[in-house]
Amino acid sequence: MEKVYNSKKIEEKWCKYWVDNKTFSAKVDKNKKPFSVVIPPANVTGSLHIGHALNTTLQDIVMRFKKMQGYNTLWVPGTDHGGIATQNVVEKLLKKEGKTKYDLGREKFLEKMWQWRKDVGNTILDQLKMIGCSLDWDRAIFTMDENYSKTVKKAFVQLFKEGLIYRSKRLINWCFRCGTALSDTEVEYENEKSSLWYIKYPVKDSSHYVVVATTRPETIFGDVAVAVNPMDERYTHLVGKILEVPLINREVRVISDYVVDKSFGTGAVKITPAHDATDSEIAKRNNLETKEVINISGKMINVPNKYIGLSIEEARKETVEDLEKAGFLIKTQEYFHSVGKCYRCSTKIESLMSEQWFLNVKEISKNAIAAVNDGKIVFYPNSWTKPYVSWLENLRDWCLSRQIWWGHRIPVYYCVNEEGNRIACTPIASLGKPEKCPYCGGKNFVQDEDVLDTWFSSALWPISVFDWGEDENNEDLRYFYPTSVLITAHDILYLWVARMVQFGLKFKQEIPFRATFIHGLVRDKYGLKMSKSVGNTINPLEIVEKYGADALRFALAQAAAPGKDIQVSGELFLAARNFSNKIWNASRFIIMNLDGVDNFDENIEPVELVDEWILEELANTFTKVESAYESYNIDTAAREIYDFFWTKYCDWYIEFSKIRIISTDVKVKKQVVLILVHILRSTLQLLSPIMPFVTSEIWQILSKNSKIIAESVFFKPYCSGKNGVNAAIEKVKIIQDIIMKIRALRSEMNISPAVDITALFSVLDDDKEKIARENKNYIKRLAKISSIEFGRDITAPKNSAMTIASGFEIFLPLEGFIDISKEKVRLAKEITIAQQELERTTLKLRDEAFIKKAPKTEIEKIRVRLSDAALKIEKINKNLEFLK
RNA sequence: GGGCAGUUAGCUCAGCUGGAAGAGCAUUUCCCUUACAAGGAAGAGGUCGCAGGUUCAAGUCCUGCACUGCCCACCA
Repeated sequence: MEKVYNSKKIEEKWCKYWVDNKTFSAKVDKNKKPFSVVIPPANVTGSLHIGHALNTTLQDIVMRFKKMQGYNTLWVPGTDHGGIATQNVVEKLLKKEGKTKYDLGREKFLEKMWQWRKDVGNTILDQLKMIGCSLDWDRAIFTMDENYSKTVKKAFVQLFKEGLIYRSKRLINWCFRCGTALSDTEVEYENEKSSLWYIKYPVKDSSHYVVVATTRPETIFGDVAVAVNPMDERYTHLVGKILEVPLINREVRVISDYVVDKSFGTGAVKITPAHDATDSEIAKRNNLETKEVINISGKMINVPNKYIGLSIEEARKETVEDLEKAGFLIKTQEYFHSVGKCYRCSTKIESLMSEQWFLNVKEISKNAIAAVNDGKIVFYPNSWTKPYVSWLENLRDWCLSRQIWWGHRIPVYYCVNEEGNRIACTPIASLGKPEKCPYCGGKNFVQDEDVLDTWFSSALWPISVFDWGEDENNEDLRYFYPTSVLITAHDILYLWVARMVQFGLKFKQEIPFRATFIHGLVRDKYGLKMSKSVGNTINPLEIVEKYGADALRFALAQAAAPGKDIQVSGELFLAARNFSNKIWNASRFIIMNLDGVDNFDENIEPVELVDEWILEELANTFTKVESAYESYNIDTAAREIYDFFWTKYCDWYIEFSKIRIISTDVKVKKQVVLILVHILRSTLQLLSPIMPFVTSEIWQILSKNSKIIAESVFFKPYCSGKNGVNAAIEKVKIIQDIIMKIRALRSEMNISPAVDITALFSVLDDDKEKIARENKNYIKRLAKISSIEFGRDITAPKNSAMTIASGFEIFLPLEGFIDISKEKVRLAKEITIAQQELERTTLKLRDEAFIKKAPKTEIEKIRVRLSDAALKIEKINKNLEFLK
């Protein structure tokens, strides 16, 4: 074995092994309980980023843990076609060639898209293999695979036939750059500097006017009213009066509506129903017409000639100038407000009127809320429940159609005449092209040009991966559905998670996953969102290259406190890399000492106190780690294992064990080696979900000495810890205390380990003497002293250093090595600390309320502390006297 | 405007049902001790955001405030 852990070599080997051997492929097995998870499908736009790494690591940890517990685990991989996002990527490539998608035409462009998908679509899956994800690769699915399409079409047609999908012209979110409508959830809001213009609206046949504040002066051409709050006394007398819209002299009425905020601007708002969601609501309530002034190309329409065809920005500039010239502009104010942006390209979103396909979400939302209220869906952490419910409660109908080419084409067909022109006939939703129109008997059809929101197909993910489109009641679906848990980041709670619940309940009458674990986002060391443009991204593959996949996984796992975003920097991974090396080397030490041990599966027999101790610690660790895994507290699990392995097993037990390791008595050596191996193997198991590579490698090496060779670390039945026995732990604390006190003394007195020292132990407690005597050799070795003499009322030898350990006054005779003045200073410092302790505890015990109300055990603890401090002071004082 | 988190060592973060403040990194000193210098030993470093309250006892529970972040909202 190499002295330094070579992650690269070993990880490559195991990656290949797991994939080649289909280690993680799962089939229906009625004798075993299923544990199934579907991966959040990554877009085929690019490669693995640190967020994916976190997400898949957490999932893999859960999967591997469940596998060890004996579940029939299935983790389904896949990728998403990523509608707009992916189309944008390919459009950008075209742009480099100086072309647009229109130069190619729909068919050619789609060919290009598919080529892209073929070239890079599996990159991410390959990278997931590299970080050890235990996915069932044979089941890898893509949201535009043929079978997947079947599910999508079937779902659409069903919703259509039930009347839940309908076509309507209404206010939608439009991205001019992407050239498509977006759902409400696809708009992100950002605060932006803008202006607030105050504009006069003259009252008809009067010299009075109403001042309206607006951020959208160019939309005054679409004004159909001015609204005030019914309770606003400034305007009560004007309600119902006629105003003249500046520049066009349109007559509009002053109306009152409760949503108008008296305190905003002037308390009067212009109503433009065609380009503002609130205005649209007000217009509906007040039966106002809708006047569109911006079309989907972002150009002005239905406006005075001089403005026609202008862009929004141009029109705004012109309008403001004209208003100012005509004396309608009162003032302009700098103003910050949040502006809707396209979540894929950050272009400003415009609200405008457009005919689109919508899904009525009323009923499916109600069911999705009920699933949470009935406890069928549980969020970890629970704080996500409220946002989830409130999102569903306020949900507006889902705009499903997208005016792009890449995606599932909407399975709606229109009858056309011989010339190919649509004829007025009810559109038909159908899995394939209809043969004959049931309404008009026509036989010629054209399919709807639009595609579905990519999230429509994503919402069907848990049923699609099990082929619901082909057979609604197939064996996989019956066995693996509902899936066991969904593990995902919180940024797609609404876009994806809530919709899967809606659709799962709708199409399968059952929730898609029993539990939902929502983790945080990965941020940089300053807490900023990682983005390519800022240049603060951490590439997980570089981490793998540099530190290994295990290190990447451990670092992320350890940092992933439920529900919290995590900040990462290079150092985080360095520490994890060092941990994998520590595991490697501790194992190496044990493997070096396997001579004569040819069977690990003999019963292990603890013969020494330290053996009992480490077994108790192991049992405690098992209990803690197991429940941490079970409750998705992955970070706790990682930390517990780290602490046990490094500070208990390596720093103490292995050091203790060396006495017997170097023993010439084969039997003695064998006994301790068996325990060392047992602890190591147990830890490897505990750790294997988080660090599968290094643990598998060592497990395999060790398995050569085992009669019940397990194929892989995670296939061994999980052993669990006995609990609550801590007798040896308490005793070993005494040994450790003695050792640490002597070490501290040596260190402070600068005594080299080469110096031979006989320590004098002046006994203060008989029970502790017994323990120390029995473990004398361990104390000697770890504290690096040559011999120990026990005695009672020992007076300090000349020129010695002293310390108080649990149950002993310890003297180190250091004639010739010790600086007496230095020792005096040290003891004086010790005594000050002890005196403070004495004061604190004395006061506490004098507190009547404390004595009266605190539990007996607590009082006893304080008493012990007091007497310890008193004893310490007495002994140190005595020694100080002596040093004089 | 509403909601949810967070505020603990120089940095990144743990601290469960309240009983003497923890880890990793960084830092200081010593040590290449035959698993590991990617290591070992010892140390230094915190009035646990602020102000009240409950309690014998509060980092831990309650209230208010401040700051930071996130989400939601009909920010004209």
